[in-house]
Amino acid sequence: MELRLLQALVAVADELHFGRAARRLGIAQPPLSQRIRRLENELDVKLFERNRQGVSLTTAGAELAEQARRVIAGAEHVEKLAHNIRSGGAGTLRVGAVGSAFYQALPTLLTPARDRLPELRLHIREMETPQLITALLSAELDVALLRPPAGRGLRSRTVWREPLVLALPEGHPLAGEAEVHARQLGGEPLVLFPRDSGPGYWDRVETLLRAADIALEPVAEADHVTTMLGLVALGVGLSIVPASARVLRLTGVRYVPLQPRTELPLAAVVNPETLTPAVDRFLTTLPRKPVLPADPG
Amino acid sequence: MELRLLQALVAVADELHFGRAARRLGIAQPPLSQRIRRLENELDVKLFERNRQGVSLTTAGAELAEQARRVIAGAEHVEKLAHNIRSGGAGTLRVGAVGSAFYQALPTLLTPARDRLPELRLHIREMETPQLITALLSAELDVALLRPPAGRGLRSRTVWREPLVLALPEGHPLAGEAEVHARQLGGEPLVLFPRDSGPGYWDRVETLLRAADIALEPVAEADHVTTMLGLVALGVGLSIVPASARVLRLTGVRYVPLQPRTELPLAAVVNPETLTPAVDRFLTTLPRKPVLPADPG
DNA sequence: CACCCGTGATATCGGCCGCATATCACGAAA
DNA sequence: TTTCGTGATATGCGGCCGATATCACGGGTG
Repeated sequence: MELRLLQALVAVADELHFGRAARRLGIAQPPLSQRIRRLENELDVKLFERNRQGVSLTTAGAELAEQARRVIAGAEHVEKLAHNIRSGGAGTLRVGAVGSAFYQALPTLLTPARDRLPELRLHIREMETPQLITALLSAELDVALLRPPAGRGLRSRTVWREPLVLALPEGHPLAGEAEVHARQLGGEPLVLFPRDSGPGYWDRVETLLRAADIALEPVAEADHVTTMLGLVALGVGLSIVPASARVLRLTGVRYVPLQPRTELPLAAVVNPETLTPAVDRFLTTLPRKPVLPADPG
Repeated sequence: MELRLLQALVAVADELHFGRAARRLGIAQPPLSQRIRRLENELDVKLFERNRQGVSLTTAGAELAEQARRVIAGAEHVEKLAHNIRSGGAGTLRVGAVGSAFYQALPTLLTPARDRLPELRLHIREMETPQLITALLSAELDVALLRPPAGRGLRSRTVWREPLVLALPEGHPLAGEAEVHARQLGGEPLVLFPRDSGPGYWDRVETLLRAADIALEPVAEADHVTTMLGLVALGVGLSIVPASARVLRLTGVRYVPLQPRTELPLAAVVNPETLTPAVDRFLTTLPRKPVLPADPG
């Protein structure tokens, strides 16, 4: 089955005149007659009635022309789709993000992309920071959302920021405070995110605690915010988490602002070596200045 | 855009191996490489990553292969559709029928066709008997349902039969009778269907009335059963209609069986000159013996 | 009634495209 | 280092499809 034959069918069906149809197809009339004949032979169906003064469709021809239109439209859609993929409006964008971005940042940040690039499919995967960077470098991901720094030749832009807050069990003496200073954490058992899994987070927590002369000796480490908060609820220890974790309203866990205020940014990171138009257009949908979400109360 | 190029895309996307894909397409490997290259040039999109030991799809390639599959399936559907049209299972069948067939016969008779030939589109038109015959002869219709005889080289089969009944206004002296003999109609004003529009009906009514020595001098003629019954309801006269008209429960109209019992058949008529497989298969869905429907009560 | 114009079909030839054969370049595995 | 297998490249040939020229036919027109 050749597409040109179907185009011939549609052209003649539209014009009901071999000469005009041929002109529309940019060919001479005899080859058009041949195309129709070939199609009729191939399908073993008479498509047109060529009688006294005029061409008319047989019912079979009308039926098949209808379907042929759909096929041709599909083929044209391939070309349009290719153009859109080339210009970044369509296709698939593989986005990776750290777990803590899933609670509030991702839904917020991706909404404009879904609105403005509706044909762009977004594949979202959760990964830890080192894996994100590896995947970016090997072109398995197009964009990563992680806690900076990303480093090593990757291009990065901060799109979100939020303070670190203290998560502590309901019955804890500090749970009633309006805010807690890092100095007050001396001697408290801490549940933290492992350095290897989240260096950006770790560095900021380290800076915060060192300034208050607190040693970084977590009593437990967990590689998901939910797990950390679960341990907090069990009374294993206190934890320091990004403020957006508060949308997880776990029973038995209280959140208290932490002094000195320390912000944990989230950056959109791309590999300049593998930039595609789709990535570019996606990046334009992200905020130019980092967003500081309102407190969930 | 050529279909062969899309087939090449799909084959390589499936096999991820140029040699196997080429074998599947029945061509050698070099021309397949050329097809892919041509497609990549035409769409200006890189479809495959040919690297160390192996071929892999780019995201664009995966996206486009998906759409290409749809286009190819559509093209194959054209061939299947042509085959079905050829064998009569698909396509459009143009059916014409007299008005009085629409109340009960048509819905009943067409149901098996809809069930057994779901891909066959049925175009139903109401026409009067002479127009039906003309349309059959000029191949504007495939099948006609009319009150025989059809005559003149057309092939006809009775598929439905029903008695003629008397329709009369509610207050009429005969309205209460269990049945009325034609002889009782002497002097009654009659509303009949015009001879030119329905010769089959007319002939049977004529036979019925002549046997009872009643003159055929209708006080009014109407070319739709509904109009005739409307005139009956207004008291213009009595009418003789096929029993299936009783499903039209017009206020002010009573129906009474008529003696001597006279049946009005309905025949499926086709033009042997323009027989198509679709017509044949449609005819097989009609009853072999004429159906006599149960009284609607 | 003869002519002529317009229709689509047919005949013939030429160009070109796309296939097959042969070969190459490269990388991995032995 | 050799060898195998991959996909890419080079080249020549065959076939197909298109343009040109022409035909057959029918209807309108002087």
